[in-house]
Amino acid sequence: MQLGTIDRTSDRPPSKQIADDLRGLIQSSRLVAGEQLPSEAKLMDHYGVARMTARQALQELKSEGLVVSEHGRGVFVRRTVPVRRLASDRFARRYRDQGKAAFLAEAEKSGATPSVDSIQVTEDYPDVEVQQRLRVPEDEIVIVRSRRYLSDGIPVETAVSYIPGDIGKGTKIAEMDTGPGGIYARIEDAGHTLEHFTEEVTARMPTERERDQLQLGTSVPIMRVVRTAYDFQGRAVEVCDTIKAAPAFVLEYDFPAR
Amino acid sequence: MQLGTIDRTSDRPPSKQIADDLRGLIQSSRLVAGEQLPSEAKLMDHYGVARMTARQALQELKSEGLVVSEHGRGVFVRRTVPVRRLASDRFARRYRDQGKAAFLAEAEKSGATPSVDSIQVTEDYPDVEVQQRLRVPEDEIVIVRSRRYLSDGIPVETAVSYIPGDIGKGTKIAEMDTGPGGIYARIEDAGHTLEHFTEEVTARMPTERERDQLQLGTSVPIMRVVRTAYDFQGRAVEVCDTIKAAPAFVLEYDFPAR
DNA sequence: TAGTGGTCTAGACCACTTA
DNA sequence: AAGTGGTCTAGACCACTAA
Repeated sequence: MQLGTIDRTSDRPPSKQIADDLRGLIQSSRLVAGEQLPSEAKLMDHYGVARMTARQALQELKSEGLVVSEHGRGVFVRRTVPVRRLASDRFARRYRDQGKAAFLAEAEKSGATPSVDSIQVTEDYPDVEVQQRLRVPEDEIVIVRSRRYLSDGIPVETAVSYIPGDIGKGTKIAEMDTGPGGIYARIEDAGHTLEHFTEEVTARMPTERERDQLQLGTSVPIMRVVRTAYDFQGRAVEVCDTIKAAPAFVLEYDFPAR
Repeated sequence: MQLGTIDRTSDRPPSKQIADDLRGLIQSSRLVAGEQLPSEAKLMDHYGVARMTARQALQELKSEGLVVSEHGRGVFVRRTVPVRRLASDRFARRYRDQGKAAFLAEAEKSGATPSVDSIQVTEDYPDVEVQQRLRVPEDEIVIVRSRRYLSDGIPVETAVSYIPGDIGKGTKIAEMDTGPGGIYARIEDAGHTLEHFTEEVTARMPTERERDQLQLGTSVPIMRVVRTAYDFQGRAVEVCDTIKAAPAFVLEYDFPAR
């Protein structure tokens, strides 16, 4: 571990100089993911500063999401998950025709090993947001499918799909295993040929529950993508609400200038 | 201002209790947007704590993005910015034909008062990322236009555009004021009719510089949207790298099922 | 000039983890 | 028991803002 020194004559405060120093070690990979940073005591000793100064440097790195602290253990460089590029053609029919659900088809391209767990299928009344998107009345039952996606064993995304009961009831959509091609293949089997999707993208800090589900450290934001699928009659046939660990994704969209 | 009291026998640390107290005042609207919080000195006095304890309470609220501090003035409840929905048709030609740049055209729809500042126009060699996107050699000069967008006076987005020198030099693209319809109108004037755009969306915590420019609290994430514009020959004619305060935006995309 | 937040020092006690 | 981070105290000097 080669720590630098601080310049007491500089305008930049010592705590920021220490943060810069440590950030440099991380960004140049001299400190790699999962590795432990020098303890507060070592930083005090090496740089000749008070404890609060060392802590402030670490606080800055935490707020940037570069490191995570574990009480009683130490401060560690955040383990990064493989970045996944999601192109807007990932729901193209050619993938479904190959019997692949979108997440799995997309994962193969990136070379990561995908998996799914925590699958739950229930039927329930929709909340207001889903009602509006699906344009169904509040007393109409919808099928709720939730699951968690992992990439190389690391949780990266949770997803909850809502499908109107009249489309999904009595089909494989209401079962755990939807069969080849996933939900969208089954919706098309039911006579609702898909025409287009809309996606709404927002980003924010995770709730505590989301932090648990995606095993996020403090200061790791999430992206929320809410997709609505429409059939050729213009009817909304599915709403899919996904929460993605932001550092793990790049979303790609292509649209005409018109 | 009715501040509560802290319970020294509680497990919850005093700093968190103070934060809870202040948070309650904000969420119940007894402290409204833009209003000043009690100073550190007043908090010390009222709760009977040391300065660092009061500061830590304020730090927590800052990290939640609820308040912003202004050196020498005070700590204030964060002014919330109106949420802006950005549809992917916001670059449609019909808006340019009306003489409106995208940001301004879109702002009008949402009822907010838009403005632009910090406009800088320079010429420079592109960095690697821009080179690859524009597919220009590293020794080719590009025009670099940076600016900051505000909504009702609150900074919400910074943008840097890169235009190949052979397209922009000697045109209004290289001047501060690009004229009606903005950059895209001038690019089309130069014979490069726009055909489509791609956008790459990522989200992360802001750098220190970005925090300053967008006046973000310490734990407010940003969305980065990098758009590339292509003309009918398939040539990349502009790359626009934008940093948006995440809480202020909803991005909307529409794409076919194909 | 007074009041504000920004940074720093030098201690202290506590809670958690690991051995 | 030793080492780690979490929290707190009681001061200090500085930089910025507004009257």
